[in-house]
Amino acid sequence: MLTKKQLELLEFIYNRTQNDGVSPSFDEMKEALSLRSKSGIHRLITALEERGFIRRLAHRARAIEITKMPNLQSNGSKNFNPRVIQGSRPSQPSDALSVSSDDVRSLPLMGRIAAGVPISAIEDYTQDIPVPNNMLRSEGRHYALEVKGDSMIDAGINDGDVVIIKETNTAETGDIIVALVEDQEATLKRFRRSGSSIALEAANPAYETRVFRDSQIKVQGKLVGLIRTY
Amino acid sequence: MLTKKQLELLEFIYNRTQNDGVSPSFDEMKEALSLRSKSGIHRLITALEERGFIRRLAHRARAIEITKMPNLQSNGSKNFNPRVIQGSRPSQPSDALSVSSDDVRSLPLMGRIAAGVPISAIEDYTQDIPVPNNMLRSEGRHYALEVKGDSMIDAGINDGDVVIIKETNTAETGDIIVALVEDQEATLKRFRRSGSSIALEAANPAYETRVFRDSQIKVQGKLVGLIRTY
DNA sequence: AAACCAAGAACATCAGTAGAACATTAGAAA
DNA sequence: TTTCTAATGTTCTACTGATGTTCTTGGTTT
Repeated sequence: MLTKKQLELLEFIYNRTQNDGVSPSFDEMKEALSLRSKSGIHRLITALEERGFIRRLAHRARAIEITKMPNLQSNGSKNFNPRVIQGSRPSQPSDALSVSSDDVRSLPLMGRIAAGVPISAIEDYTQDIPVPNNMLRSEGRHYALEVKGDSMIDAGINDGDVVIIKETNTAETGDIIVALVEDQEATLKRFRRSGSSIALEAANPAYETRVFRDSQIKVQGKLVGLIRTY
Repeated sequence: MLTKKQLELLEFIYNRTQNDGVSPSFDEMKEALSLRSKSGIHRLITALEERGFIRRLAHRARAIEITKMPNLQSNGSKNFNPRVIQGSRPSQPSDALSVSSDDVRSLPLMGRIAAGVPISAIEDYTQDIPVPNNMLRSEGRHYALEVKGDSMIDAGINDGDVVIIKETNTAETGDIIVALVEDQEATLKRFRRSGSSIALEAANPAYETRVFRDSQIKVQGKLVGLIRTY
């Protein structure tokens, strides 16, 4: 799964974050692997991300998070599990892998969505949010989006709410979906099919229903849950 | 995940809230990090919020709450928990600010609530539901209720939604609360105080605002979260 | 009104990430 | 063995992010 170099880097990042609380910069990683250039690090990081061992905030400094660790049996200090500050959460890697109880799952919060927001918004991972498992469908992948704007307010979806989306590329009339319009903008609307055309209805009289041809719309996911914090 | 400065600030906020019970102001944080300006703090706070480590109430002073902590084992002064400043007000937290280590907690679902529902409803424990920890306040007990009816529909609270309530017996104008009226009925309404009378407003023009004397109303809890499943 | 405080614009500097381009090496495949 | 490809090592460039600072604006508390 991993090459030697990739493993070496992953272990370094792991130890570094454990000791310092902050993940290393590319420069520091470069030093650790005795390289003269950061480009190599860049590629290794990309590979690790692609393989799902780490997650990153794009373009953010030191924004690396280890999501899983390969089995490194060595690791002499197995039971070294300091929890000095009461309440500091257990480290996610190694032992924490199994932490996820049956009741909860972490979903990636992929940014914001609203009427007219460019598609890029839906690829912008910023953080994870815990979601009770009973809000999710048994099959399929899920993700979360923060709602921006009031276009769905009559459906009880307010500005700032977090919506839980199940990935799918089909929808039925009446579903509230994340639609990709013309490969340009992602928007949260109620789906309605009439013949060969698709209507995207807002739940707010101030917004007009927009009608598209079938080919103009790609369904990105379907609303399955909502979380609001006051 | 975090830069040095961000971590440093987070640790400061953490220790400060532990010792004083209140989160520091921007000026105090500025001093702590030896900066000459608060703007830098503002940006760090924004970054911490974006990454999900703290939660803020916009435009409220000292309204910062830590929602999770990275692993920091160092920190020699673990049991350093003095109350140095004389006259600093008693702080209930101390250990209470258990910075949510777990991602989820089970809350009792105490039945249904609506306009006109008898009080018994709120004592009718039916089941537990898992709730993401970041929806809860750090102090206080919480419980959940299923909303029946459409009296709060303009506040985005629909029939069938589950609301998370923090137990409290005080409220401020604008809060949505669970009110016990005349020891008879429990109802979810927006609280408004005017002089010595209390108004309970529905968020639906079809329902009238009801006004009571102070003594007729007991606040049972305050709305802090909402969960909806489609 | 006065004191306090958060939000944020504007500007400057340095740290850090993204990638293109090209060379080299270790294996895997033929 | 020879060939082909993925993994690496290196250099350089471009651009964005992170941070420090000063000031202004507007909200909150007393």
